[in-house]
Amino acid sequence: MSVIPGQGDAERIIRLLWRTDDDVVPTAPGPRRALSVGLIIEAAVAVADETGMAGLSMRAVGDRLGRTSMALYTYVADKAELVDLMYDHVHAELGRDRPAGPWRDRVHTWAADLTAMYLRHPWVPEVSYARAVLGPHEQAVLEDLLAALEPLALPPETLRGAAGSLHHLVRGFARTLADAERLGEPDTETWQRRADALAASAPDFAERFPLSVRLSRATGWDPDWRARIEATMRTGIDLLLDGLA
Amino acid sequence: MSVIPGQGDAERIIRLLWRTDDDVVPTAPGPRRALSVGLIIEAAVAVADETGMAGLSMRAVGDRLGRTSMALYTYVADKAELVDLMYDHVHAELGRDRPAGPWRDRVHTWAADLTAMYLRHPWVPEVSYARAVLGPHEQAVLEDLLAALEPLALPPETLRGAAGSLHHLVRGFARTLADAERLGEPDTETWQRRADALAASAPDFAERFPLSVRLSRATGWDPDWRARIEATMRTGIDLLLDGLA
DNA sequence: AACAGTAGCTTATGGCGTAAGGAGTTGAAC
DNA sequence: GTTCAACTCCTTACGCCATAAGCTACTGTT
Repeated sequence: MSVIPGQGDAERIIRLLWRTDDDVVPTAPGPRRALSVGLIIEAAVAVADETGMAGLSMRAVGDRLGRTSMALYTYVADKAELVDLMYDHVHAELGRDRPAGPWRDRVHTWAADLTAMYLRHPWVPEVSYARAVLGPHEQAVLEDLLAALEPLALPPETLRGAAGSLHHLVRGFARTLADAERLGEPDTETWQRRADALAASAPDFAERFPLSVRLSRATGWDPDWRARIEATMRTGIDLLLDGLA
Repeated sequence: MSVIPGQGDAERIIRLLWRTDDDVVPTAPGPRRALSVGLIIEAAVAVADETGMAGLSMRAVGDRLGRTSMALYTYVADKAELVDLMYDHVHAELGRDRPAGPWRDRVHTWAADLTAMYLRHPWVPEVSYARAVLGPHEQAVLEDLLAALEPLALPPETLRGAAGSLHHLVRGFARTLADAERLGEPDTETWQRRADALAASAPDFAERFPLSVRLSRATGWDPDWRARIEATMRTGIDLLLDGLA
């Protein structure tokens, strides 16, 4: 993982990201193509959804399509390129309708939609988003956020900071949510065993970290960690939006 | 990568994260130990710094210590556990001095220190931070942030949202910075070639994404992308802090 | 009908994490 | 002082992984 596509591939990946159906040129000799970039992307997303990023292998994708792993290399340069394409692909799921209403609600809707997509595809927030250029669907998601913020008529630097920050907030909290879901909610018993282990290893915890302890005590043990994390995210976003108003 | 340590290992990793020097019990039969968990962690961090997460292998760490990869398994259960330990370890680099001064400045200092650490170890922001419990040094970083925010006497839910958000912001922007650094600043020529490729693939870009284009034009082409990204981060943090005041 | 270009296959290479088991070293028990 | 059990570190091996190289069979063009 975390393979960095070289700059030499930049134009190639741009062409693939922004491809249209017309790009398929069937006027070439040779056997008819059994696959397509789109089919491969969809299969790869399905594999990643089911088995996580660790389970995403070229073989697994090929198997799902009834082909060998090497067949994919006709369509895709390497695994890093495939991941780039997958990343853009899932952003197409976000609805592009822009409901009327107060800008704050629209931003929250945008954040909720993005979070929901991240939870449907928990591998997305852990994939690098570094890219020569954005893909069309990522670009659309950014455009929608800018549209929600437009009524505020922010100066460019503020707008850039707000948009980038909102992205990072949603990504970060969504990753926390996805990780929590994957690790599973610890039941009271295992939680207690961990607390004991920590108390044994760090008996002076309360003196060393009084503020952390106070914060932890103030909210107490909440069985519905999912709702808690989502509420924390909403609070964070609202803080940022308060700063804009 | 992205192996999730099972809940069964939770107490083990807690003991390792919060280990003290006394934990080494030399009163056991068998050959004297040539290594230690600490030595292994330091070697692993060095490898990751030099070759990135993709280059971090048990063999590479063993080589650096003059041992085989299998020798590490005496000290560490598996690679995922080692990464957890590495993650906490680098957080020890942050200074724990708490300068007097306005709370806003203190938060910015905290963010700058954390960003600098992330840039010294660019693999850190791409590693999962999901964990049964925080390690001592991560806990200390959180405690320091809470200390900076203490004068505000925020209600718990707000404090939680603010702290989490600030963490995610720094992590997100630091990752952007690290990625940009790794990919390298595209010179004007390659940048132009990419713009051409995009224009060829999406001639209607300006009509489809008017707000993105406007934002991009407003700030123009800045050769010092690093300073730009850092400024964007500061703007984002300030927005959030404005929401607190 | 010949040909050239292509798709997808088999095979091979050099990595990876780590399971299994063996050899040698040591402190403690007698 | 000998025995033993526990321990560290090693070698070997397994089943994965991405992907390079080269092959075969197919097909549009000439």
